[in-house]
Amino acid sequence: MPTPQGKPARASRAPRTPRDGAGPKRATVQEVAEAAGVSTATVSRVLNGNYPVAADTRRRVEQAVRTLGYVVNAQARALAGSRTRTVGIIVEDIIDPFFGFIARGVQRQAAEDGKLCLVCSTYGVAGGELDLIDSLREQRADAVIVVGGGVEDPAYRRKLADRAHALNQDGSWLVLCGRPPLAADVPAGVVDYDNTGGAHAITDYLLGQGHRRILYIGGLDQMSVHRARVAGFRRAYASRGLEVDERLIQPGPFSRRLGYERTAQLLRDGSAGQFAAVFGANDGVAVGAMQALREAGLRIPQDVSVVGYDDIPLAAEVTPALTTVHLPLEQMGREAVRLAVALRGESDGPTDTRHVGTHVVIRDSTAPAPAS
Amino acid sequence: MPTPQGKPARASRAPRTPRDGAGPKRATVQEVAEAAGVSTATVSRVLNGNYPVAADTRRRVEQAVRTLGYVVNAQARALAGSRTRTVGIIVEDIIDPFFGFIARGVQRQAAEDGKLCLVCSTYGVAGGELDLIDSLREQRADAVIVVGGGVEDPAYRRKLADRAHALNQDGSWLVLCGRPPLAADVPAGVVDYDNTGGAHAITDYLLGQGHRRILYIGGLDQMSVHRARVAGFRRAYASRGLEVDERLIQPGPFSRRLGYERTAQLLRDGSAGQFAAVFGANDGVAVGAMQALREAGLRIPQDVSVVGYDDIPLAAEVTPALTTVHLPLEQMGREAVRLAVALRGESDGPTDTRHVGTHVVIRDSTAPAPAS
DNA sequence: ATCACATCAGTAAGCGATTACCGGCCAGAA
DNA sequence: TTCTGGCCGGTAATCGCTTACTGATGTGAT
Repeated sequence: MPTPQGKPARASRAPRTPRDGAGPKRATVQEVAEAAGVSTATVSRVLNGNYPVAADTRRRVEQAVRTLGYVVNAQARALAGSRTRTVGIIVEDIIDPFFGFIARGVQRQAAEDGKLCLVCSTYGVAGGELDLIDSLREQRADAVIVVGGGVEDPAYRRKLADRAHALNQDGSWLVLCGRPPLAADVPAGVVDYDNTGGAHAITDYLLGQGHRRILYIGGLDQMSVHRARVAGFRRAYASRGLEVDERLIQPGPFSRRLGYERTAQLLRDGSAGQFAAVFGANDGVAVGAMQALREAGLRIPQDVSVVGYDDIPLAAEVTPALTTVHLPLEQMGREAVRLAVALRGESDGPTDTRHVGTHVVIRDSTAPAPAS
Repeated sequence: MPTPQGKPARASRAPRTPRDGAGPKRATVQEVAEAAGVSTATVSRVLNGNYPVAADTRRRVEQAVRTLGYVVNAQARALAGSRTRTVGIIVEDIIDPFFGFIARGVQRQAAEDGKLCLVCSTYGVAGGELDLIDSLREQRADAVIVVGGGVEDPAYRRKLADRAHALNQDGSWLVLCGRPPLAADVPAGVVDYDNTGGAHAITDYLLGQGHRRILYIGGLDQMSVHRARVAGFRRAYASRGLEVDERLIQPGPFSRRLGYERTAQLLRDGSAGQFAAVFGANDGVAVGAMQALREAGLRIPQDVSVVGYDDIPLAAEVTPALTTVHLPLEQMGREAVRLAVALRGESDGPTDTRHVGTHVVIRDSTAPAPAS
């Protein structure tokens, strides 16, 4: 009778058979080792090339690998080692060129570093980032890059900071891309550009052209990016001793539609008074505004000048080509990965911030105001 | 002396210390089990909810999980279980809306199924897909979705077929999206649309409008998508008993630039004779052509009608809005994931193909030919 | 000939889950 | 009261790889 007394059973058992339907399982280091007549340690060393192995032995192992069609199991490797060679990136929507280019940069740099990219999208769901970070933490991504936007809500920022600490304890890092730092004591990398400066520069350019009444469209009040751009807009006026007409600041979600509708509406009901130029908070908004202006019979730039922000390809393709602030989006993505890689190893350092440069690109959608 | 004779050492050793710098490691099932006073098996059961656990026990475990801030280790889970809850997708370039929308569909469906998405890009590198599939095989992605294009080279197709078999042996599946099947005996799912039919439909529409000389621009000869579209183009002529002027078929890489330059050139040197309409192999090509036509002083659609293919948002946004063939891109991405999920489990079945419908969307870039 | 070093290989202890089996307990049946 | 199940929970074997230690060998120095 199979009834051991006292301590529970401990005798040998029928071997488990986990894989049921699968055919011939794929080769393991074990099998490669046998085929090459060496130990698994040696196989691993040949595979990773991080330990001296005699040329002849190496050859035998490589031969066995080829013969068996061996492919390493990344999960097992990650479990035994301490990295997954994976980076996670969280964007709002991959279709939006702003996020798309950054994601592309992240991906390219990751590929060059031999890493794979886990791409996640929030589709604008509030707090979506939080859950996605948790998922990426489960996956033990070597780094998690969160792109764009950034809500200013303190409670939310605290939750994000908690995630940053958690990731840091796991030995990986949170990197904010296109978003200001959370706080000085939060372990997170930051790759950002100077929104205030960019908005200031392009606004100043318009003011320099003689325009005084500039309509600013777009950006949600709780977004840090928006706040910074509006701040730059105001500062440009202030530094010339001019006043901003508050009615000309029209927030809203970044979108082409917003640019179109808001412009058309203001043109129609005149509730904000006249305006000689439009500053779209991003290129999409600006293009939408251009369409509304054109439909209203206004010429660009003769009657109204228009500028955007970001410099996505669309800006150069529309007619007239859009004057805008150039952002090195792809470069930022790459930088984010590099920063994450550099940070790895350093445990629990403070926030490390890198700024990328921006500049105004003057095209055909702007012209000097007619002499009054 | 620690010098056992005969057989190599086998006595106890100083415990290894793999994690060097890292601070307090993150909690494991082991620790949760101890905290809750149960076994790891029970913890796992509570976590996965796939085995009955007494309500009280469950509560204790959940409490422990919360207290310790436990997060499951996906790698360990994947190693012990047999799935990674991950799908890989290979596109040419995420910035291209064609790929972008499909990727978005894949991602959304994957997210709904509780999976994460590994996004890889080839950037047009020949054979890039092959290496990427290998990487995804290392990662043991539950499914690998390859999007678009598709080279007709037999040797290449054979290599792809090998990968499909390998993936299938691993217990996962290769799914081709927007590309025809490889061969009947290759275990791969396919989600495709009817290129020939779509091209036929829109060409027929133009012919029905009275246009006879239609310039077809775009598509590389070795791409299956291109071949199918051209086939539809020819068939439309054939079914009306008309002849195609071969000089009007102008292949080239799908791009806005191609549409622009090729059109401008033909307009200039007249080497292909006159044409009354332009069929861009995709919307980008068509938009490029529109620009060239406009710069040549031709009116659209009064002087020349223009049509595209894919129906990316750009098609509806340009002026005049582009008549094109609508492809349910995002839907296709979703379908690809669903197919992969459905396929999983079935071992080594034959190719399973699903077709999605397409239809012509008539906008403002086309008009009847003037009565001659 | 002896010894201190390099060099290269092997042993086996984890990494952190999942899950096949086994068995304790308790209620209702006989 | 003794059995027969149904519920639950524990034990421990794996999954496939990396790597700290230990050992065996060959070499030049002494």
